[in-house]
Amino acid sequence: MAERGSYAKGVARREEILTAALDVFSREGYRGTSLREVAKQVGVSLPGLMHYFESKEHLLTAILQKRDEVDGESLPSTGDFLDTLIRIMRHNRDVPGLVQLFITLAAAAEDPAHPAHPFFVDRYAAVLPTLAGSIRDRQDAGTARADLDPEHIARVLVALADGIQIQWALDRSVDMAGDIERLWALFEV
Amino acid sequence: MAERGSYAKGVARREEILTAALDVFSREGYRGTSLREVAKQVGVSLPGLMHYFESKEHLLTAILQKRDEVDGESLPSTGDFLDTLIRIMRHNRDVPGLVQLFITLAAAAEDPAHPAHPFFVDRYAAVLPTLAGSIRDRQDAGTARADLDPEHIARVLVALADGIQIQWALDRSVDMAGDIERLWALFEV
DNA sequence: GTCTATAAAGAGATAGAC
DNA sequence: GTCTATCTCTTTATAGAC
Repeated sequence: MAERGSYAKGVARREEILTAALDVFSREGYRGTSLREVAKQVGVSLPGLMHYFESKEHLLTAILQKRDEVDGESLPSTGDFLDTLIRIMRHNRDVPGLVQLFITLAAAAEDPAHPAHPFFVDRYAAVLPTLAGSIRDRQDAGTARADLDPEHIARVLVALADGIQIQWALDRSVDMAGDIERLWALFEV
Repeated sequence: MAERGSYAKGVARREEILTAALDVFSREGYRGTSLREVAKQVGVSLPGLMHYFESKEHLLTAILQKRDEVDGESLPSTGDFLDTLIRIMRHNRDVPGLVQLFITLAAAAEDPAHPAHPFFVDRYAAVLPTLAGSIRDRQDAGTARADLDPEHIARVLVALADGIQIQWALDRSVDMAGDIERLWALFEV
């Protein structure tokens, strides 16, 4: 608050561009698309685009951030994060471009100097304990095997969710959400 | 057989270059390294490199192929592919550059026009049934739960192996092989 | 503060000499 | 079969109009 009008307008424009870019990547996919192409589809010039994002990698990172934000709103959590994870995977079938972008950027983010590095580090740091908590809740409720290590199973489920996206990208008949549900079914008492 | 000397020499040179490139990527990692840089490290000019590989993507694909070939020799299969998978994951700790290259190329290979597309399609088509067979063998031997669907669990284990590499790339304290072993332990009778 | 126009730096890829 | 030289297209940076 107390922001100057022009500043707020700049933020709004950035959000507009980001939403448009998210839409482009969701539909058309990420196939080494050039920034010029993104700018054109978003309806802005290349420098117009770069006024808001310092580099291509920053834009791609911002797109993934925006995606998480949008998913968080449209797929409201029931409090149980394993259910949420499965709903997200079901939703991912509709956004192949974002699936590809996610995997590509996750690989590149290994480099600590990459703009997406903090995003991915923070993301796993948030997701893993939350998922482990849901597993522990199910154990407490008596619906999950007591010999599961919640931290271990959380890491396994997230790795499965990430890895199954690679197989699905190559063969669309793979049922990402279903495979996760079936694995979990093996852990129920 | 009946190959002309110059042809055989060309093949040998290609193998030389490939081995050198594999070594560069294993050690130094794949961080958007330029072909010029690879050529320099391999000891050849850029056109000299491109004489043997039609494009950068073709070279990267050939490197992954070569890696599989080398691993197949140095990590001889015991006949049980789950054991082999775990040994490969243990070995992967020593070649972070190849792990990153694998994930990056797997994401890009979604595009059917990408040179790595057939490689990945064939790879999963070979690995999944082989792993499913090992799981079935263990069920027959009475050491694995009978209610497992071998094809489902094979897909899950491969996805876990792929996905855990992303987490390990971001946090080297993740025990890739150990996490797979611990998951399998939950499926033993 | 925002955008148009433009150019610099570097990548992959190619032509053609030797 | 290998290199020098060059071309095109990408990302990135800057100058200046509105």
